Amino acid sequence: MEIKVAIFEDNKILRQSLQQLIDNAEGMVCTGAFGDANRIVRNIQLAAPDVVLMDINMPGTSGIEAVQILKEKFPQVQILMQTVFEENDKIFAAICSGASGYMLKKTGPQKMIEAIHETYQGGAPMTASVAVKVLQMFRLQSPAQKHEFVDLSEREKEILALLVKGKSYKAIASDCFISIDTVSTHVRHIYEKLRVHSKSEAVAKAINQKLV
Amino acid sequence: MEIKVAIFEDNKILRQSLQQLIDNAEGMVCTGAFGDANRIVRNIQLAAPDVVLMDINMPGTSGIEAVQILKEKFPQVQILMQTVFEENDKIFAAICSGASGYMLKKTGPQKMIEAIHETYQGGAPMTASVAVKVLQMFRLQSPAQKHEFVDLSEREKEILALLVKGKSYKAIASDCFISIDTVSTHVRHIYEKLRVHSKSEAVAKAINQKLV
DNA sequence: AAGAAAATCACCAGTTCAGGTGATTGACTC
DNA sequence: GAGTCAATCACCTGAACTGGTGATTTTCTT
Repeated sequence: MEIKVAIFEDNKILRQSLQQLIDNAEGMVCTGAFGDANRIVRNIQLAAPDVVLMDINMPGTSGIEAVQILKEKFPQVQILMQTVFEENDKIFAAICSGASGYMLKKTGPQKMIEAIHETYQGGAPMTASVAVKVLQMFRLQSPAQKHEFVDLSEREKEILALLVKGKSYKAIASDCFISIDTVSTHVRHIYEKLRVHSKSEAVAKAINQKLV
Repeated sequence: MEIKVAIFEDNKILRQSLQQLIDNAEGMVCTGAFGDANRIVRNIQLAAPDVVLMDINMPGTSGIEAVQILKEKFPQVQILMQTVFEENDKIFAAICSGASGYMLKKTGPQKMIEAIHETYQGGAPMTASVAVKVLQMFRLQSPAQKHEFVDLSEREKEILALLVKGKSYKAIASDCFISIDTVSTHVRHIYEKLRVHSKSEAVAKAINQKLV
C-alpha cells in the first residue's frame, strides 16, 4: 500500500515540485496539495493522507495552528513540518503541538523522501541543526534545580502547598482545622528552613525547586 | 584531517569490530578503544579524540558518569552514546549530561559512520525510535500551561518580577524610584489582570505561566 | 525512660498588604 | 480637541503578615 501524502505550502513552485517528487517516488503518492490551511479539515477529509507536509509560515491559518487542529481531529495523521528558518520558538511550538518531524526546506529530495517514509513509520526525522536545537532546549528545561535539600515536615509541606495556592493564614487554618496561630508558627518554621522572609519568596522557592 | 574516534565499550568483540569499521572508513581513524571508563581522563588524553563512542552500560564507571566527566574536562569532545535498550531515563540522563547523539547498537555500519560524521560536524544523530522518545519527553515537560495571554505593561512586568523575587512594596518603591503608593497601585492593576487577590497567588501565576 | 521533633495553641507589637477613592501628567488615538 | 491609558502620587481602613515569647501533647528514637 502506498503512503498517501498531502502538502500544505503557499509557494506554488515549491508545492508543485514537492508534488512531483512524491509522485515519482517509490511507494508514495500525493493525494492533495494546498496553498493554505484555511479549509484544512475538509481538505484533509478529501485527501485522506497518512502523512502531511506542512509549511510553518503560511498566510491565513499558520502551520502551527494547522498542526493543532489536525492533531485534535485526525490524531492518526503524521505531520512533517517544513520551514526555511530555524527559529527556536517555532520549532518548540510545532513539536509541542504534535508535529512528528521537522525538516528545513533546503533538504535534498532524497532525504526528503526518506523523511516521509520515516514519519510514516512513526519516526521523528529532524534536520541535524534542528535536532541539536531540540537537545539544547531539552537541557535548558530540566536541570535548572539543584535540590538544596530542604527537609520540611509533612505538615509544613501541606501548608506550603496551600500558601502557593494563594490561601491566607485564615483560610489555611480552616482548611487544616487548626488555629491561625498554629499556621503562623508553621509558616515561621518553613521560612527558617527555606531561609526566606516572606510569603512570596517562599512561594517562588517552592515552585522553582518543585517542593510542592 | 581525519576524525579521531575513541571507543568505550566493554564487549570485546563489538569493540574490535567498531574499531575495524572506523579504521576502514574514509576520513576517520580510531585512536583508542577501551573496555571501561575507569581511567577515562588519562585515556582521553592519550587518544585525543574528536568524537567518543560511549557505551551506556559498562562495569565500573557508567557511560553516563563518563559523559559528565568528559563534558566537564574536555568540553570540545563530542560524544555519541551507544546502547542496546531504549530506556527513557537513560536517554534523558545522557542528553542532560551532554551527549550529542544517541544510537542503538543494532544500527548498521553505514549509518554508524554517518552518525560519527554528523556528530563531528556538531549534529545530533539519533536513532529514529530515540528521536521519537525525545520529542515525547519534550511534550510532556512543557505544555502544562496554556498561556492565558495576560497583557501587562512594561512597568507592571517589572514590578511583578520584583514581587516574585520576594521584595516588599517598600523595596520595590526604592528599586524603581517611585513611591510606595504607586507600587501599590501597579500591584492592584496586576492583580486585576491576573485575576488574583494576593501577592502569593500573583507570584505563583507569574512563575507557572512564565510571565517573568 | 529520657530526649528530640512535630504539631498544636496563645499573646503581642510592629509592619505590610489589599482595596477603595481621587487626582495629575504625558503619550497616543480617533 | 476629546478620550483613553500608563504612570505617577496621596490618603485611608481593616485585614493579613512577621517574628518574638512561651507552653502542651503526641510520637518517635535511642
